[in-house]
Amino acid sequence: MLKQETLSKNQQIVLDYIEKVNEPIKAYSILHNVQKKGIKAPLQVYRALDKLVEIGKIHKIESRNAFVACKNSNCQISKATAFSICESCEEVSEISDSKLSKYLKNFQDKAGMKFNKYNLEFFGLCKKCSIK
Amino acid sequence: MLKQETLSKNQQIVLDYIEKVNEPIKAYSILHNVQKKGIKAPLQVYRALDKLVEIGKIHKIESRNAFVACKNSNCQISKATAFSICESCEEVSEISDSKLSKYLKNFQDKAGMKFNKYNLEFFGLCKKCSIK
DNA sequence: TGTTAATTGTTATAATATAACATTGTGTAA
DNA sequence: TTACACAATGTTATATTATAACAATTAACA
Ligand SMILES: [Zn+2]
Ligand SMILES: [Zn+2]
Ligand SMILES: [Zn+2]
Ligand SMILES: [Zn+2]
Repeated sequence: MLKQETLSKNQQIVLDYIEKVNEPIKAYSILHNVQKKGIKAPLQVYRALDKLVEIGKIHKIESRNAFVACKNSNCQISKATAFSICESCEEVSEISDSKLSKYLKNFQDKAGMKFNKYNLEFFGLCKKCSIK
Repeated sequence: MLKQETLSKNQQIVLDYIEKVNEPIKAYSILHNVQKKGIKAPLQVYRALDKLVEIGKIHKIESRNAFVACKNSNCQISKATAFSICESCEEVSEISDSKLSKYLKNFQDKAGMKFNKYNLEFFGLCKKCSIK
């Protein structure tokens, strides 16, 4: 079977909503907002989220248990992600920095472990919040 | 009031257990294992965990919702953490690499956000699991 | 000693996520 | 086209992770 090219109905509904809100959003908030589209149960949302993460259309912000659409037109299938998170207003941006990603992709730890994936989350104050 | 020098009773019980097991462990597993010491409720564990994270004695592995003792004798009060995680056996090691931490501490994103903290999690196969 | 903050104890509940199982849809190849 | 395999769906129940609210106690210190 060929690699999936089109999203299933539920996957598309969930992705459409995540892309529309354009900021990190939690699974049950998604559920709430797509019930009018016929999605009724948490599992339907979580299954769509799993697939969307797997194919790199969205990422999970682990420290926030939230999901956000990928802005980098796909992050090598979600294997290398970096975010900045404002601890005051909770604004999250996906970092796209080729030097950083190159550095991390090539990072070799002392135990000789070979990595195929990483997730990096920076925390601080965004510009708006730091002048307050 | 001076900065806390000694841990409270519950904090010490929880830390002792985390240091003893020497691998990432989940909050409710901690609860189970310290009940003989008199800790009865989840909140008692979570409060101790919060404090221990805050003072850098332990770290949270965000992608696993698990907690592990700090091996770097304190990571500048837990503001800069990096881990390698084996996706097969779930072994987790704290990475101590001064070049990496220097690189990340000095990283400046394009939006001009100033960071005071980061968490990095690498995923792959540990040596043992990759020869299987 | 009186005052403040930190810590504890306790019950209840919120928020996040998965198990299990039956059913339906879709792509592929004989 | 039919049969197969796999992906996706629907549904109910439950597991796991974490916090709210409030009262009581303990520790630090001026
Ligand atoms: Zn991305
Ligand atoms: Zn902000
Ligand atoms: Zn550490
Ligand atoms: Zn391993």
